[in-house]
Amino acid sequence: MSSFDDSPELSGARPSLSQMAMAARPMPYLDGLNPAQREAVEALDGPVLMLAGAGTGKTKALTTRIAHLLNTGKARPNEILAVTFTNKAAREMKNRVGSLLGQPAEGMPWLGTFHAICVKLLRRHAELVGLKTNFTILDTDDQIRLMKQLILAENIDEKRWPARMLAGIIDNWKNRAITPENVPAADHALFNNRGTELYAAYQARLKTLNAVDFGDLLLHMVTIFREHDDILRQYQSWFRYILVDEYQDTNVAQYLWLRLLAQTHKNICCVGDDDQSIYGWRGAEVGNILRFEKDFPGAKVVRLEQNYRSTEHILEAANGVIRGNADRLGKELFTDEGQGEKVRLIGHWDGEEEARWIGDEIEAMQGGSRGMDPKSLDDMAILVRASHQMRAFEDRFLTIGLPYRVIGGPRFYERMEIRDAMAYFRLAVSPDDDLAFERIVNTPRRGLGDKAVQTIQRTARDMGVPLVDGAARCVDAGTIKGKGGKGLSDLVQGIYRWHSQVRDEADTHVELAEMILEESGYTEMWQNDKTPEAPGRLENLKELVKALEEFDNLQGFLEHVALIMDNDSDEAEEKVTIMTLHAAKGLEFPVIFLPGWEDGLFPSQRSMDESGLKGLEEERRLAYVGITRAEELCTISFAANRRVYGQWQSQLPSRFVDELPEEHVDVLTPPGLYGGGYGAAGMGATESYSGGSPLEDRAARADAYNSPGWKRMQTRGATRGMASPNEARGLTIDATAVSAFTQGDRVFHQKFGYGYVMGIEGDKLDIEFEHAGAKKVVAKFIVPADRAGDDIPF
DNA sequence: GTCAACTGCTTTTTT
DNA sequence: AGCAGTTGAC
Repeated sequence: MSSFDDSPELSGARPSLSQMAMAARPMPYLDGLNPAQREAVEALDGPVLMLAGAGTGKTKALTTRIAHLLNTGKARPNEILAVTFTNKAAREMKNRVGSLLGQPAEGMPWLGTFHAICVKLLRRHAELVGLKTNFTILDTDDQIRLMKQLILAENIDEKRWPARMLAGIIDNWKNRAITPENVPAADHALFNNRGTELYAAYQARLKTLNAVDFGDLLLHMVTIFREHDDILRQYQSWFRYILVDEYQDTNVAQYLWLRLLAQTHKNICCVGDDDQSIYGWRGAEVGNILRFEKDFPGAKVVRLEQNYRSTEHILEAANGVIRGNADRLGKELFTDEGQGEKVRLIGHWDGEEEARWIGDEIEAMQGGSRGMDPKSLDDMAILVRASHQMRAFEDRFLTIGLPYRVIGGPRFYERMEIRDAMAYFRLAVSPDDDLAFERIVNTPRRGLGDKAVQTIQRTARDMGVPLVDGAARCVDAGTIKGKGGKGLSDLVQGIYRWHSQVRDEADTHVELAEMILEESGYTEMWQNDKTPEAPGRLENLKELVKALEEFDNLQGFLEHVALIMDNDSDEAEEKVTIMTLHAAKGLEFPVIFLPGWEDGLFPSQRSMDESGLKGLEEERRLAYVGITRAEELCTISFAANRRVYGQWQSQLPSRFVDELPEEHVDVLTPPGLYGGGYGAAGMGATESYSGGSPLEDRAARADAYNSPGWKRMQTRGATRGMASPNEARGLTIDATAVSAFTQGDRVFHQKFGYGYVMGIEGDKLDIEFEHAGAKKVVAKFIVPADRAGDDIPF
């Protein structure tokens, strides 16, 4: 255990950081703040809600506030509790406080993520919830495997009641600080009426394993605070000042935890933006931020509305969209950085063309175009709603050789090979880690299948010992023989041997780790694997071992990894970034592309189906987050046709497109797509896109789009084309359009030709086209075959 | 016990 | 269409 100077139990000597800080009377750090920021920084006492819009200098205000607290001697570094959601945010805060004070903020032991801080607290009080102080932290994968076992043991049909679902339900409860004892009656029916029972079983199992999952970290602390007043009071008085970043993302458990801790001093400053709350689906409660003034009477509310990131057109477009939300505290961003470029809007024929166009644009901007300075690829990002949209861009960029990086996807520590290796390390540190044992018993293949594993489990359970010991007995007793017996024997002996080596510290932990991977046959397994990803996996294993070097021992490493799932690789090469809108929160780029603005895709149909208006509002906030990422240029696009789950579907522009304030938007949509009167010319326009050199083509297009007459026409055309589906769209489905058709009708579609209606699904028709095959098409774009020659319907 | 065909699902994701 | 997870054949 480290020093005690961060401990509320003992108040140690006054740390030098605050001495130094207090000695420094002047407050130069206040000079660089605007009035709102300054207000937020200087209101040190009492509850404060800092409503910080995108790009308004929130982190600056937050870190300056900490510096100010220290500088004025209001609190010592270890009396400030500062919580963030991500390690990245915590790191950044630490760095910036450090540079404000002119020295590293080492003395801030309570600046960290909710989870990291809770681990620290829980290790001190583990026994109060029946755990040992060295409990392990399970990740999602472990959780699911555990629940699967429980479900199997209960003879529940895993097909109908999958472990993932149970994990979701339990997670949900934990997010709301609900223990098995107080599951609300309304939730009793969940998971085939067995949810509560399985939740209790799961918690019991975790206790025997001396393990917790992520949700437990908070839940256990809330439980401890609730049941042990003395402990709660210690911390309440110890933490004189509390700061919370991204308050709009807090869930109920986090909220309760904070509220309990803030009770004595009531010096809690929550920073957040209700307009950027996009994590409702994983338990975040926008309500927490909306309710702040009620929760903390007398709270001071400061709005940070001056934006230093984007130009005016971009901000106004974002403001316009977010205005469509009813549940807001209200905030309007402004800037004095000038108007800048309007938000560009363009429709495409299909997703491929959209990717092609964006690729061309990126290449052009690299060379400098539209009077803009040449841009680095690092300055450009494509933000999508769902990760499957990335594929089209990856395909396209691969073919034109445009370097890109994808953010998101499986994290380093989530990769199979890393988790396997970690399981071996876990066993070396604690051979009784049954979950780790199960994970690797037969990896690499040792000839141990389900039956052998069951035998081991039974033996271990009967003897009341961990699985390794049970396995040892199986080998000795000859219950598991042959190839499997030999393999198991080697593994068990290996684990015992590695464990004693960890204890004896005979070798460095890095050497030991290498040895474990070698002796277990794990490295060999991948060397013999000839799938294309094998070399990469070996590379990752090397990286893992390298990461070990930064720690004193294996234990320290395992401890760290449980909470850090970071993977910020800093590559030297310039690349365009492709990521989801969610992943982009908090980031900014000069040039942003927002493709796929089509109803159903964005806003996501599923979100609306599952959460109705609330879901739609969250999607709208996502749109707001997307637009406000852009500093100089923001391009929104949509496609008329897109392949969805392998089937072509015709798409309607997103309702958010209609919500963009016209005066801040430049419409680039080529004729015939949604504009009226061009009919087949639409396809002509499409063809011309792919022809010719991209550069000339684009130059020609740019000219055409910039002619005033063209723009006017497009604006009209686009407005009509986009607005009209809106009328029929209503809240649910386009009943009128659909009712015009019945199954078996012969119909006509402008691009796909003649076909027959095979089925009707909402406002979409399943049509078997004579030449184009089966497709789903929005009814709006279909006419009865006998009217094919009449007016084009759009 | 292992490997290939088959089925069903498919938003967002940190710790 | 693509993938993961599971069933069924060797």
